[in-house]
Amino acid sequence: MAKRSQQSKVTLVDKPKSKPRKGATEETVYTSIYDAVMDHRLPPGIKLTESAFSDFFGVSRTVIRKALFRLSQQSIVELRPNRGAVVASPTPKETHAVFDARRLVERELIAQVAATAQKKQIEQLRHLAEQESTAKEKGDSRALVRLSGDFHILIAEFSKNPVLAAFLGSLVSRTSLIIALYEAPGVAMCSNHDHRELIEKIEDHDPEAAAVAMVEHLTEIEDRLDLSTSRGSLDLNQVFGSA
Amino acid sequence: MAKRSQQSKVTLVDKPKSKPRKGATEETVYTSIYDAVMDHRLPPGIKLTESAFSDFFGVSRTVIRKALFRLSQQSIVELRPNRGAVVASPTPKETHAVFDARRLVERELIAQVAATAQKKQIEQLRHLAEQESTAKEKGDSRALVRLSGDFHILIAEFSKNPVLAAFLGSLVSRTSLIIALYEAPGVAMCSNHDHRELIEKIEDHDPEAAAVAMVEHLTEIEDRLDLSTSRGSLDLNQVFGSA
DNA sequence: CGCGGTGATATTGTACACACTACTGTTCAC
DNA sequence: GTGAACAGTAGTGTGTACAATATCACCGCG
Repeated sequence: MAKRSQQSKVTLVDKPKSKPRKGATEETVYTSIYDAVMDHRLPPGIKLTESAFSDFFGVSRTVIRKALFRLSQQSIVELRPNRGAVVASPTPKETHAVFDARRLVERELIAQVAATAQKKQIEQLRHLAEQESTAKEKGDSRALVRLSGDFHILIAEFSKNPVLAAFLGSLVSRTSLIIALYEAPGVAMCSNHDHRELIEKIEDHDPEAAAVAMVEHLTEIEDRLDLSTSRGSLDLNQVFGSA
Repeated sequence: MAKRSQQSKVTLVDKPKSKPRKGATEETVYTSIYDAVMDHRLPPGIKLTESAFSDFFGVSRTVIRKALFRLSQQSIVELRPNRGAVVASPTPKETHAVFDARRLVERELIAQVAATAQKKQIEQLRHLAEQESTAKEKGDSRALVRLSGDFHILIAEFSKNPVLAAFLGSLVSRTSLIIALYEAPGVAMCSNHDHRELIEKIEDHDPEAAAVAMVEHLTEIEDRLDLSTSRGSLDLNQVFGSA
């Protein structure tokens, strides 16, 4: 193991001679990989070899497998029997399905929340929106994606339905992966203005308007994606122009 | 299956001296436990000790753990750190959340399917409804629950959204568990007539009517549950009347 | 020159052993 | 007689060794 140059295959993400990060727990491993995927440091399609991670984190393969399995349940990585794990590459089709699902679910959730929201909750949403603004100014696009997702998840948590909220959680993480994959360069993904608008509708206790705004918001994000550039899973037709 | 004594704790479901079922794969274990739970042979709250299953199925605990983990992801079993797995006991609150989620999702799915359904697909639905009738006549309530779930899943598969379909799959399995728990004795759970009605609306290509019928259908099932009898997770207030 | 087969290597799947934690029942002090 | 500390036991968490499987390079044949 140790040094690796450009080889696009496996080996790890950190500096070549790095000491094993001892004391890593399963949660550590999970979030590390999760973050790396969201950050595009582990691009879609890349092989995630268990022993490489095991060496790197200084834990046994058992722990790695557990983390990879959890990630596969979230559709963040794909687990192919006897052939190991790779970072998932959502297809345009899947992407559309995810956004459709989000429109359906979030329309409902935000309407519920708009009907019942309390001052304290609205405060929390505002606080997140603030943080988003800061991240945007700093150009920290990683934090921005994360916070943007958190905003939607927070709304879900305010709803009365933990089942839908959990489902939305998985949709949001898939969306993060999608954005990492298809984000049109130089385009902010979740306009902060939209989120503030959503907060207003919630504050007005106007479920209808909130629902409409949410659907528009999601559609806007989807439209802003550049699905033509299939980074990840290399498509030879794409690499060499197809006739 | 044969005799198994009354002892309410762990130990397995089969006869005491049974030979290990060799050649069991992870899938075997998963579906065996799944079936047993749906059948109420493994009642909610019961402890699922890894070594017991490992002995019984003749595989290592590794395989058992994997199956249990998958089941926990489906909310069929609950995994408590350092304390093992138990069969989940959905609370009335959870139950309502699951049905709310189903109404939201299935309303959408059936509307889509009603708009686009082809003859062949309607055939398949009819075929399932037939099987349901048969199971009902035979009083095979286990098959009935299974088939009834399959009906809803089939509709989901006909929709254009695999993401929602997968989510519905997990909701249906949770519903099966709920029905096993709260089913009012002697009451059929998914009236076959409802399903035939749904097929008609689909055949008429009437998305609105189909959606309405679906929501009513689900509400009917929910209303038919007896949430007061909390079989499973014993509540002492319930056991000795609370003052 | 390409194609299919064969052996070497890398990686995943499974079993097992041991460490650690939670639980049960007992004893001892108050 | 009650409660807390303690020890014994059962059961889970993790590391590791080995078996099964896929991948890759090489070689011979057409």
